[in-house]
This record gives sequence, C-alpha cells and structure tokens, in this order.
Amino acid sequence: MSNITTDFNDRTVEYEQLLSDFKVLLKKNTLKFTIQREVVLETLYNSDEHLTPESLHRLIQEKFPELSTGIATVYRTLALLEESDMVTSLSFGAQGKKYELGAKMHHDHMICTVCGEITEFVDEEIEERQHSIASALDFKMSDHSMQIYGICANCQKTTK
Amino acid sequence: MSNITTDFNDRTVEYEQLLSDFKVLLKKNTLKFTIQREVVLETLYNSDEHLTPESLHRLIQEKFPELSTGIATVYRTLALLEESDMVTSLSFGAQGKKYELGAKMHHDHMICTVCGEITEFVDEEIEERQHSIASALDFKMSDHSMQIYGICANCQKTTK
DNA sequence: GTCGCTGCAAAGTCTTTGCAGAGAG
DNA sequence: CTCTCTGCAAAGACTTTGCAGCGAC
Repeated sequence: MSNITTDFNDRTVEYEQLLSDFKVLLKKNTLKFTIQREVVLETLYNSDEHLTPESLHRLIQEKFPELSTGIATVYRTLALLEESDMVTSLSFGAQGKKYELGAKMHHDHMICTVCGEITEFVDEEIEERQHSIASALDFKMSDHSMQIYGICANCQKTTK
Repeated sequence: MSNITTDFNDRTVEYEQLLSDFKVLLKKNTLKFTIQREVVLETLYNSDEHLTPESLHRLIQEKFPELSTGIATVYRTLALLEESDMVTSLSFGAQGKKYELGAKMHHDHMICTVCGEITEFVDEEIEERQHSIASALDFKMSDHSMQIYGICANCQKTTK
C-alpha cells in the first residue's frame, strides 16, 4: 500500500502565512481585522479536529474567556472564511456541519460511524482518477471530497 | 475512458421488490404499512432527483392531494427509511440534506456549483481503490461517498 | 378492539439578523 | 471621526414531538 498518507503534521501553510492571507483578504474587501476574527482563525488552526460552530465557540470561550465572544460572531466569521475558501465545511449524516481549515494539504476523510472520529488520508491514484473522470464527462472540476464510512480499528476492538 | 458509467436507467431493484422489502421491514418491527409510507417510498422511487424533505413533501402533495400528507410524516418516514438503510442522505454545502433511494446501484456524485445539478457516476477503479485504502488502514468499511464539485458542460457554455 | 400512525400545531434546534454601543482604520 | 463589528436577544428556518382521533391488523 505504497502511497496512502495519513500523516498531516507537516501543514502546508504556516500560521503566519495564513494570518497574513487573512489580513490581505480583509483589506481587499474593506473589512476590519478584529481580535475575534483572529481568534476564530487561530483556534481552527490549532485544532486537529473538525469543529462544529458550537464546539468552536466553546473552545474559544475556554481559551479566551475575557473576550466573551458570541456564537453569532463565530457563525459570521465561519461564513466569511468559507466564502473566501479559507475553510471548508463537511457534513456527515445527522452530525451537522463541521468546519476545517482549507489551507491544509488536500485530503479525504474516513469517518468512524461508532465513535465519530475522522481520519484524514490522501491517495494519489484516486486524486488522478478524479481528474480523469471530470474531464471525460466534460465537467470543469473545482473541488472534490470523498468520505469512507465504517468502523475504525479502535472501535472494532471495543465492539468485540 | 473505459469504465465510467453515468447511465442509471437500469435500476438494480424494481419497485415491487423494494415495496416488498419495505413490508418485510415493517412487519419485522411491528410497524404498520400505511398509504402514507407507501407514497413516500414510491415518490422517492419515481424521482430521479435528490430530494429534500420539503421538496419530497411538495411532490407528494401534488401527486396525492387527497391524502393531505403532513410534512411530519415525511420526516418520520425518511428517518425510518434511512435508519433501515433503504435511503441515503447527502448534504452538500449550504443546500441542506437531500435524500435518495439507497437501493439504486452504488454511485458517486458530480455536483454543478452553478446550476446545482447532480450527475451520478461510477468508476470501478475508484471503487476498488477505496476498498484497498480502508483495509490498509485497518478500517471496516461500510459505505462511502464521493463528490466532485465544478461546473457542468451546460453551464460552461452559458457562462461564456 | 388494540395499538401504532397521522395531521396539526406547538416546541425544539440550529442559524441568521437587527440594533445600539464598541472599536479598527 | 467614520463606518464596520460585536454581543445580545429576537427572529427565522428547519426538524421533532405531543396529542387526540383514525385506521391497519
């Protein structure tokens, strides 16, 4: 199983870069750089999980209680970031929408239906094949996502 | 581009079969077979689209106005069908949850970000590769889904 | 007949919006 | 200073639930 990768510790974009991109984006649209917006970006960056608006809000309140950031601001910032393609949203079954930074290396998702854990992976062969399919069907591909559902190694043990 | 298929006119399961499976399922759980439940199944079967609860409800009201089926029943029936794996739900971006019959042949989705059209396709190479990946990562795969986003052939013409 | 089902409307969730004061540029 | 942002709370959108009568078995 040569080229399957699940190790994303090497982020493709460093935080400083991300932050500066964000500032450029804001400036370009005559929007203001506020501490709340930075905190949302930073918290997303420092989380390895896929966060719901609610869990992101909770995290922010724990780390920066003095800001008493409102959930509305989290929603507004996520919408802004998603619109600008800086974050991506995923939604799996009944679990609602989850967000992740789009600046990480592209990857697909493997979702455990027992514990809800999401493992990321990349497979070059599938990536290439997706491009072939899109062009064969005369489709101008901009993005794609793939999810594999099942039971993770851990939960297989536990369930037994 | 040998084995990409987008033609799903040959359904893998005929309606009579589907209906009988549904009846078995109901009986097994001491649930009742009602006209409303049948109408939901039938309407899903006869639709080639991916339906939201709301659009499904609208369709049912148009085709069977005398039943004055409530939206609550549609939600309840969809939940029942999904739980029993007879339908699958998908959710793409902001467009909300859409349902489709799971009994059709397995396929993936290509979603036009301009007109929202969903084209279904199957590619054997990707199907196989997904199995390989799951087993390589010690993951017991139960299902998977893949979406390619982009602009369909039609909209590419129009946009020009 | 019994007991689950249905439509209705009310209650929940989750998300968005209006507003007045706070704060970035 | 101006004009956008923010938190709050209220409003919306979508989904689920309680209930009393209806209907499958």
